Amino acid sequence: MQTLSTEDYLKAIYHASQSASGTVATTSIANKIGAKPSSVTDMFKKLSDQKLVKYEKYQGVSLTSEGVKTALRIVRKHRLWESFLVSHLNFNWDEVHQVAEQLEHIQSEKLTNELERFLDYPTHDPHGDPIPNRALFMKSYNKILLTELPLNKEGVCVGVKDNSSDFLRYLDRRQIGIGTPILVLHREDFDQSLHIQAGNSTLMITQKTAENIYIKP
Amino acid sequence: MQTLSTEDYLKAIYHASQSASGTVATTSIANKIGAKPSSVTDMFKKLSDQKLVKYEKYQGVSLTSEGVKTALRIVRKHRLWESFLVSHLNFNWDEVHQVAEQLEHIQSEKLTNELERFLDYPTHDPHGDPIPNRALFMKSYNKILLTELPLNKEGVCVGVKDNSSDFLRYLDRRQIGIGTPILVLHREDFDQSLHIQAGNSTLMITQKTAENIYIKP
DNA sequence: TATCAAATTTAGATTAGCCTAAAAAATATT
DNA sequence: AATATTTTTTAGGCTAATCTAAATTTGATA
Ligand SMILES: [Mn+2]
Ligand SMILES: [Mn+2]
Ligand SMILES: [Mn+2]
Ligand SMILES: [Mn+2]
Repeated sequence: MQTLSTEDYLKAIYHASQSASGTVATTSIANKIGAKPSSVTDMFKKLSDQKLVKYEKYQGVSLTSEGVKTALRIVRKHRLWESFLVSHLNFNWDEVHQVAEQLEHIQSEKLTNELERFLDYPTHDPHGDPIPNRALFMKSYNKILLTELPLNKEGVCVGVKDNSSDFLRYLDRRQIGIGTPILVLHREDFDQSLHIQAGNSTLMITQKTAENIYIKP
Repeated sequence: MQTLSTEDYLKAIYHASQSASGTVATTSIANKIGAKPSSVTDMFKKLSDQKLVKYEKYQGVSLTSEGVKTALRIVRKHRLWESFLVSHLNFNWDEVHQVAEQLEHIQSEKLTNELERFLDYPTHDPHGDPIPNRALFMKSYNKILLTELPLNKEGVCVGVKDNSSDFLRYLDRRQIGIGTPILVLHREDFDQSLHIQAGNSTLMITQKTAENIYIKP
């Protein structure tokens, strides 16, 4: 049985090892968790004692298969709760993360599985991230960044890379959301900004915005 | 902002002061919480520093009005979650307490209020206990114990005093639940056992059972 | 390759929440 | 009223999770 804190560490390590390959560095977890590197080192040792991570001094950590399972169980709960908050409790997609950060630690398999059934087995959360099923398996469609979508090729927004409130509310104002059809009309060579058609409206977005939007071509 | 532990203490003190009047003793909280009296003393001091209880050495504690409010906020969440688990997630009334014990600590006013709306403003939880509304006000109907119901007077089961799984499952087997109409056919002078009509069936129950069932006459 | 800067770990401390054992106060019993 | 019992508090300790400051190691740079 994990504590709330160890669960957050495992999840952070899991996410970090998704983006960067190889081992995960102390500092990167310190930044994610909001703790000092020395605290992270302490926790790495504890997780290593519990055989949830492989840890070698000065060499970072990687999750063991048991560690991955534990992390995925948290991710599963996090994303199911986020889905519930949006679909039934009138939360906007930029408000759910903080609450799900707490709900993900509730320990009851029955609760998780019944919630999944109640939501009718959703495969993706409100941000387009895949939800691990009961067997902790998740399949995400192959998606590209909007920066990589060729000119005049139809695509659909299926996710976001940046989950910050600021970015999500910005997309709300631009009327871009999961499911919005996107077409790149023009790519400006000078600054890589894009003229796109999003749904019905035509608008300009910066490169920074484009590289935080996932597209299914 | 309270910790999980202080919230559980405040709730325990609140419940204890409902039954017994006056101040609440160290030992009674120790038993409810499952901690040693010395730990309870420590916590009483902390709560007193935060002005959530009035505490005098050797004299027990009583909640301040701020303490009552905090306790009621937890009770509100606890009972709303219990209601949700039973009404939408296929939990039986004997399974909800443990999970609600965790869910009651989730901090999000919006979550609580939206949950209440989603459940359509329930007034009572699955055990018949009243749910404080947003203003922390709750009204319970006047109810009596089944032991006090006069012979041949129609009553309805509106709650239980003992919330243990054992008792609740026993009632399930006897087909007694919230809303079941009850009629006392005979009271045995020897041991105060009752012959009752519960719904369609006639059955015998002990005094101990009867004094854990609330009836609206 | 020697040196320096950055990353990481160690050492030592703090806080919350718990414990046991012993002391003190309150209450019950002779 | 004196004594015995029960309740409560104090004293001192432990663990998890954090911190700061001081080593130590790594790896980049000259
Ligand atoms: Mn979390
Ligand atoms: Mn998400
Ligand atoms: Mn609780
Ligand atoms: Mn209840």
